[in-house]
Amino acid sequence: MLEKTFDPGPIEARWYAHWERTGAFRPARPEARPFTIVLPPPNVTGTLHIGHALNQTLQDILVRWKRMQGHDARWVVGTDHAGIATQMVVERTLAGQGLSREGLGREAFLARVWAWKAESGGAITRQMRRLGASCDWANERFTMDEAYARAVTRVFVQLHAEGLLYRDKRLVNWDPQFQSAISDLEVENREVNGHFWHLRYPLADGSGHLVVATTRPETMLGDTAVAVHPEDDRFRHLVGRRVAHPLTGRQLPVIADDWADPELGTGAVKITPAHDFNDWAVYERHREIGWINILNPDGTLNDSVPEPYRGLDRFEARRRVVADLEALGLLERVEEKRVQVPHGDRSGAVIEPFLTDQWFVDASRLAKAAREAVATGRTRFVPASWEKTYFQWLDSIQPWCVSRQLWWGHRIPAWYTPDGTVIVAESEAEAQAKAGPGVPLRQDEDVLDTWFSSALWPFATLGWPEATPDLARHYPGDVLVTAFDIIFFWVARMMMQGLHFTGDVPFRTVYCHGLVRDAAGAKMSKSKGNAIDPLVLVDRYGADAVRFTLAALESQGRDVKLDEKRVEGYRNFATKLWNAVRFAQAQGIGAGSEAPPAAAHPVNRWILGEAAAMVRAVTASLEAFRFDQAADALYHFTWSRFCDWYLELAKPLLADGSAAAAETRATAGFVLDQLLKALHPFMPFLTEELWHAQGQRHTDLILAPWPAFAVAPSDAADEITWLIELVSAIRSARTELNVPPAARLPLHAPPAIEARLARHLPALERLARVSALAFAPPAGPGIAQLVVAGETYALPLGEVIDLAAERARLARAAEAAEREAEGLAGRLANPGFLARAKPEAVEKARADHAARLAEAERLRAALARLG
RNA sequence: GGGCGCGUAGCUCAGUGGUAGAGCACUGUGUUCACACCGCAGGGGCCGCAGGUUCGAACCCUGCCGCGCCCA
Repeated sequence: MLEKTFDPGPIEARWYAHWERTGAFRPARPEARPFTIVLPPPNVTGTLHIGHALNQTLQDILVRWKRMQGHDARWVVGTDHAGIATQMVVERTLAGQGLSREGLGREAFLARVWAWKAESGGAITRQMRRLGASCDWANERFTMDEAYARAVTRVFVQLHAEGLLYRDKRLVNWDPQFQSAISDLEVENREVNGHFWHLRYPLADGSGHLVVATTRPETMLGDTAVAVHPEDDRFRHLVGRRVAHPLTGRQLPVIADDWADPELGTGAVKITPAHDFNDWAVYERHREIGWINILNPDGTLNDSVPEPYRGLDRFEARRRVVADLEALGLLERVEEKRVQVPHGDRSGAVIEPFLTDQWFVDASRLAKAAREAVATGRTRFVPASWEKTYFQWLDSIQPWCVSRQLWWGHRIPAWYTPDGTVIVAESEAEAQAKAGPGVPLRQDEDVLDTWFSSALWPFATLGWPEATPDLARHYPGDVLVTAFDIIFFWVARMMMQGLHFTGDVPFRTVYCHGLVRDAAGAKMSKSKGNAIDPLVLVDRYGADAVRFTLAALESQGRDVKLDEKRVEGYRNFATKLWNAVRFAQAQGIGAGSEAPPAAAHPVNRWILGEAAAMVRAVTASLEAFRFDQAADALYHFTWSRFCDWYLELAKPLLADGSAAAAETRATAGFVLDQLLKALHPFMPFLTEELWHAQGQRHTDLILAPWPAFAVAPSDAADEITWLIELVSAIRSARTELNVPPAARLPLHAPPAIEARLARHLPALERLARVSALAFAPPAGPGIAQLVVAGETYALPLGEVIDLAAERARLARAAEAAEREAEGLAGRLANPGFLARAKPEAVEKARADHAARLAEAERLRAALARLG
């Protein structure tokens, strides 16, 4: 017998350990059709946040469902080495011990990182287990695994050999805090209050000055020109002349270029090629102006600037430049202005465009196949609207800077000879062979962008570049489940690399879900303090309730606004089911048969039909990735059908020696089994516990076959629908007429339905407090009347009835019926409707009209009888 | 500036051509031996606004208003 109260904690711990120990997450099914999902690998430094919980819940639902359908279901799991984040974590720890990365040296530092990973790197995967994630842990991967690293090197070398990866000096987004290049995707533009400084640049010949406006005055120390628009008559005469830089004294040419916007600022713009992406483009059209880099990697000014500014931090330099210009009388005015300032999404530091030598992938060439694969439907997005986002990004893709000035990561397999020759090779030995014996080689100090290696995840986890059986069987994967915000970071890059290196797409379907927000719709963040820790929710309400909540709220990729009240509600749902099973146990209802039991009683035939419909709805919803609809079907079947009506209607049947008792026990057992199976992907722990509580089983529920059964159509559904309506109508009338709850009343009914009523008298007694049936019109005053399914029923209330209340009640019902009938009559009187509407619609309107009319007549007649 | 999306009951959201739904919240109530994390009954909506298409529009089209996100 189950405990009186449902306590999720111990149940969860017990079943997860059991499943993992028995290999249930990946049973050997060599004959079965594979079903593969690759987990977007979480950051190894990470802890489970609510976004992971949503992402992983959805994947686990799919995997458990497919596993139950008999597939060789495999959820590829692992973590990402997260170059910057991990290096930061370890450096912070070192700083606490008075140590530094530089002090330790590269090798010793990397040893520390590995030690850290061994000790603390598993936090997130332990947390995933608490959520119930049924991953293939036996084949867990890490992006820095030796085999994985070989795949990364192979990709680098091959792309290089194909001319798709090259070294170049270009402007990159430079993070002065990390002192590394970062990807343009890792830059977040924030709009902040800034200034527009209008600066006077004297003409070199002393004949006046030109005013330029800038939001970053410190960069003027790297100016190499001033540009005006070629059509701008105000400045036409100055083109080709020179201005004297007020602080460096350099002579800067005035050039004509379309980049200068006559509408913006003064119409003249200073050009600083080494510190602005647009200015670099101007330089490429006017090579003669050259460029000057004024920054050190740490964001201080270097020796290219006049002595007083050297070594100043860029922000301090800004203040100094402005102050000095003001002192010189060259600061014409200062305007308040909202400006877009790039920030590193991890460091939060202001990003500088910085001219360095880096490695780039020619993404535009790889993008073609990636675009094509989605355009032709080889990979589809769900919801499809995300395709547009994907296309737009691929269509405007820029060279991808893949080198990072970090130590933790895949070291770039490139070596330099003393004369500067670059050799790209899969190993140092190979490089040496290429360079010739005895030539000293120095390996590139940098590592690769973490996303460069993550992009290989769908195939490198399966053994690529070896032609492994795993790869043959599980690539391409079936589904990728991901938040839409990493379509660019990850999905597009996996598509590019997957297609290029395997010739096939990495997955057939990309399901994009939304972000989890707080109850008010705000993005969750630690700094705002509105972040919800999924494990706190698990502790409070159980993993099943958290999972069910996330699934129920997940609708077509919309953002999920999570209110703890919802979790509480689904905890209540779990308890409801728990109690239903307790009741079943008390009634001798146990494990059901494999096939639907033969049932004669309408109540049993009805619930079998309802259960079959529920299973169909859940299956269809999952096929369409409608997690909310599937959850809704399960919730309503369980609560509103099975608990509220079936169990209540079954109680009299189960009572002492009724002929229908055995049949009802068999039916209830079978239906409960189907429910537990269909609910299992959503609430795995509770359902597994209840599955075993119900009797001896051949298999754990996690490996039980997904339900699929049909029941012959019957008129039982009509009969029970009528019964439910009748009971509801009686209850409603009793409440509205203030009948004392304990009072039992006889029910007067038309003789024509005596048999039907008699069949359900025990239910009516129990659920509607009916004392007896009568088939003659009731005598005396104080009759309450109801119309259900075209028949009039009466409840004699004697003197207690409130005549006025009853009259009002009947009148209201009659008016409602008449209103509906009139509406339908109006439609039927419309020749256009009869001529053009679908025949079924016309048919239904006619039937409904007749029914409403009859109901109204009966209600009016009842009203007349009241007097 | 370009793109995407959203506006339906107090709140959070389903519903995408045929008489408006759910959960929570709210009101009243509590007979019954699964469950008060419960039962029963109930109130509550010009489906953002204005046009159009259609026999018929919450749903399709256009415009407007408001809100959000992405990109520049």
